[in-house]
Amino acid sequence: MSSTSFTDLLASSGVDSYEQDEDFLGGFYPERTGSGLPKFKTAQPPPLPISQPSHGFAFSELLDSPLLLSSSHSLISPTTGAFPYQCFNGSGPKNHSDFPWQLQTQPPIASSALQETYVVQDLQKKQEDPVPREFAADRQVKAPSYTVVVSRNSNDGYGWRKYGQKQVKKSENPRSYFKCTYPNCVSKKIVETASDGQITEIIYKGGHNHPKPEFTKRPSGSGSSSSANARRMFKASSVVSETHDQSENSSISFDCSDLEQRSFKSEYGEVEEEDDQPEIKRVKREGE
DNA sequence: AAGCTTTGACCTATA
DNA sequence: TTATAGGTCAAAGCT
Repeated sequence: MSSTSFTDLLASSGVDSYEQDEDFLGGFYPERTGSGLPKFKTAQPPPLPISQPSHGFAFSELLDSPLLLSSSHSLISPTTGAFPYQCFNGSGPKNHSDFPWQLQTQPPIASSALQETYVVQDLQKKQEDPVPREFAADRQVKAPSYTVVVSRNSNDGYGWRKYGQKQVKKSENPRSYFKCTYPNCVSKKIVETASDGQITEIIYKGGHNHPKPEFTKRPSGSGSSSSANARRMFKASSVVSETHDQSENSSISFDCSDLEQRSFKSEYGEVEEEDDQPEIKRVKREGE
């Protein structure tokens, strides 16, 4: 198992599809300083429930364990920009170069330390990046954002309302701008989608100041528009799952929704049945 | 009827 | 100061 790649671990752990990637990045942040923080650029980094993971467990275990939650939250610390690789010590990769995906982080510099921005980017896109990897850090210092290749899955269980779309010059793909539909939530995300519908990049700005809506697990609804939205999101995630298989070497998914949600529970002692996993498995089967 | 997406216009930051 | 790019607004139509 020690020779198993990170991708294999992920693939075997059944965490590749459906909704999960965004949560730990743009997920719920229990506290926010300031009042309202209308501008994400001035938003403080979310006080992630970081507890340094213990050493010496496999990442596959991590994926199946509630530890993943806090660990995944500590994958990237918007506060410190640190990536606690030590959580993979033992049977896991020793350093990030062992991963088939790139993680780019930067310590928040003075001017951007308060910015809360995350970028989930397609590895393929990174491979096309003309900037040599060894210079990426320098570039990242200028770009006040955290870049991590996670997956193209854009369904995170939160309610997003699209408020704009723009063709930006620096990318050939159009960007869609989304706001969280939760009242008073300033969380936003920018999704860059390729012509074939694949999400090539997701940028998160601001964190959620609320837990994830329930409908992701139980579209129980009452026919409300939120459930309709849930259907849309689920449908979109299914599409992503299909495209995911077409280029599996360029996409890695974290089961982050679960993580993030459990994090909320652990953080707030919320008791909630975890019936979302069957849903995940079901979607995964669709992609098989 | 509420809430969503679409899309052109507008605003703002930056070089 | 101006041009450009990126982000947001808001009306219209759709679900």
